[in-house]
Amino acid sequence: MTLQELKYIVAVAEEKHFGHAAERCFVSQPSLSAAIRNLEDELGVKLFERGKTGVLLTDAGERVVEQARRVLAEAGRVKTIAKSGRNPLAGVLRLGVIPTIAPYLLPDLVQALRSAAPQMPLDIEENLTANLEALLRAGSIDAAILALPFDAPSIETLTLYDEEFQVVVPAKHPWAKRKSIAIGELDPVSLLLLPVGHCFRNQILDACGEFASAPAPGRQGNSLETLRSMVASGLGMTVLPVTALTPRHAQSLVKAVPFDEPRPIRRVAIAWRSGFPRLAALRAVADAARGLKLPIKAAVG
Amino acid sequence: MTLQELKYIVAVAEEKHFGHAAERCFVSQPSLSAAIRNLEDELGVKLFERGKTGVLLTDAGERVVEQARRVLAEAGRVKTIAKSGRNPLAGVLRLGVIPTIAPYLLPDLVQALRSAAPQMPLDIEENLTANLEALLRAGSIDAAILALPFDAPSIETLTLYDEEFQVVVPAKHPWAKRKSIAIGELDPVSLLLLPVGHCFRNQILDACGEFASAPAPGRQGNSLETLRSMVASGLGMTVLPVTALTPRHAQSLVKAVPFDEPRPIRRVAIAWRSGFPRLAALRAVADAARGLKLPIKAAVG
DNA sequence: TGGTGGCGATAGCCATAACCTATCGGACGC
DNA sequence: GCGTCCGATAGGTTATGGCTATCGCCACCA
Repeated sequence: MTLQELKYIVAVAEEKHFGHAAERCFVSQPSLSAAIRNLEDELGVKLFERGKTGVLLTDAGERVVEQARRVLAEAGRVKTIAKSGRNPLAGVLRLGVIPTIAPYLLPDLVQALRSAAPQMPLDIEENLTANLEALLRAGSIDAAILALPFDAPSIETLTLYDEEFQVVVPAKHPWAKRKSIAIGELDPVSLLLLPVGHCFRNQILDACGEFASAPAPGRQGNSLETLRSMVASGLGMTVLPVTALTPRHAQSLVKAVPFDEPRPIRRVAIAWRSGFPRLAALRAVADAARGLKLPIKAAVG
Repeated sequence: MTLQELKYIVAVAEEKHFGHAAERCFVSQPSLSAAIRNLEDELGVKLFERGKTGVLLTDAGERVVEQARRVLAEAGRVKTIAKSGRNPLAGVLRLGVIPTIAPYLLPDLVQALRSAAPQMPLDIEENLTANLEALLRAGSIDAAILALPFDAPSIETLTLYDEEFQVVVPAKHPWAKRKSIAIGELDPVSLLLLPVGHCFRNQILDACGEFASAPAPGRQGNSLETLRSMVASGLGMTVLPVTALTPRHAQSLVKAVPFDEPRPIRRVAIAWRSGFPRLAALRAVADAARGLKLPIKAAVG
């Protein structure tokens, strides 16, 4: 049974004439006759009564043609659905973002994408890098925005931007008036960090060279905002990425001070499975992120 | 787009593995790959993301496959419907019957068919021969039971039985005691007939040789039962087929008397469009009619 | 009654496409 | 590195679907 054959029987049922039906299907009359004969043989039922007084539908033919119409209608919807899915900038994009980026990038990014790709809503999954990798491999998300280095097999990445780190101290801390601070000056005892698992934590530790001992549990905050609050409360100092230090997040109780040159940075990228077919969607995300008015150094290419 | 291709993408979507899907579809893996590539090209959408970590459905693929399942389900129902229509003894048989046969044949015929072809209900159309022919040609009925001769192009007939005619007179009429009556003795003045259009009327007139003048309108009855009543009322005499003269219809006020040999008869047949595909159904009707316990001489073959 | 025209079926040929086997190429894992 | 797995590619063969030409049947008509 073929969709073609079903089209043919519907045409014959409507035209009640093999020749006219063949014309309508853009085939010769013998081709159509043969196809219908095939179908009748396969189904084991005569669908048409070929008489001198035109073509009549048998009782079975009536019902089969009716069902054939239904099949063809459903088949037509396949094409419609495919067409609607043809635009890579249409349809939900499931995007993972690490927690130290999401709250600072997404508000602006979502808004920028709303005009750049209005038919592409974002489905955001905020999670740690390791979890995002698993979700990405499993196909549960389409792409992830995270910090490099991120090496995983069958995963490709594109750098979005670099952002520097700054020391955040209480407003009344002696360092608050400093122009810059050397990495070596940081004291592990007073440094507040995110819990293990956050890549941002590791990046700071890497930048500073490993400290002798891990910070005590009490010296951890579960989010950058928690860390900022802890600093404001005088519990110590921390290091934050500058996207977390825009005027929007400024508060009088803390002060951010740059590092000495060369200032430590993190490189933010978008990652996807190699072979992911909607590269244009990722391109749109990347372009949107790079064009944001944030204290970042956008990558090119 | 092919039903085959749709089967393939559903298989791949379920197996998430081209090789296994191919095996399930009883084709080689390259064949399946090529078919899917074809479909993707035709639809203009990548349906699957071929990755090292197995095969993933794209967003569009998800929706297309879902729709493909629907198409295949509907296509499957075509076969089911065809199968249910494969038995020629199943499904309504639309049967036309002339008014001078219907009331005497159908009660027994319907009952006989109920056991011979229990899945074949009859849809009865009672009408004059000329109208039945039109309905038959138009395909509004499948077959007709009527009296021969019935010559029409593209129509075939099969004789069911012969039945003789008898003279019906009031019980107190002098002829009521006769053993038989010669055709020539009939008097057009006292003969009650059906209206013009009934073949039975013509058959009587033919058997008697044309009378000089047509009977007056008052000497007509619209059905054989009306004619019988008119005879009982003493309005005259008539001629009826013997199937209308079984004990079931006997009444003491009239008496039926045979004709002299050779007795006039009518030949009852079933007619259908040449090419009508459910000949077995007609055969069942014919066999049922011939086997009835009626005062008929059943035809053979 | 023989001719004519309409219609679906048949015959015979051809091109395409569908399928097969064999092989490739990339990627992962030991 | 080397083997293995998996989908893609290459090349050849078959079968399917399509075409033209023609047939056979029947109704209609002169």
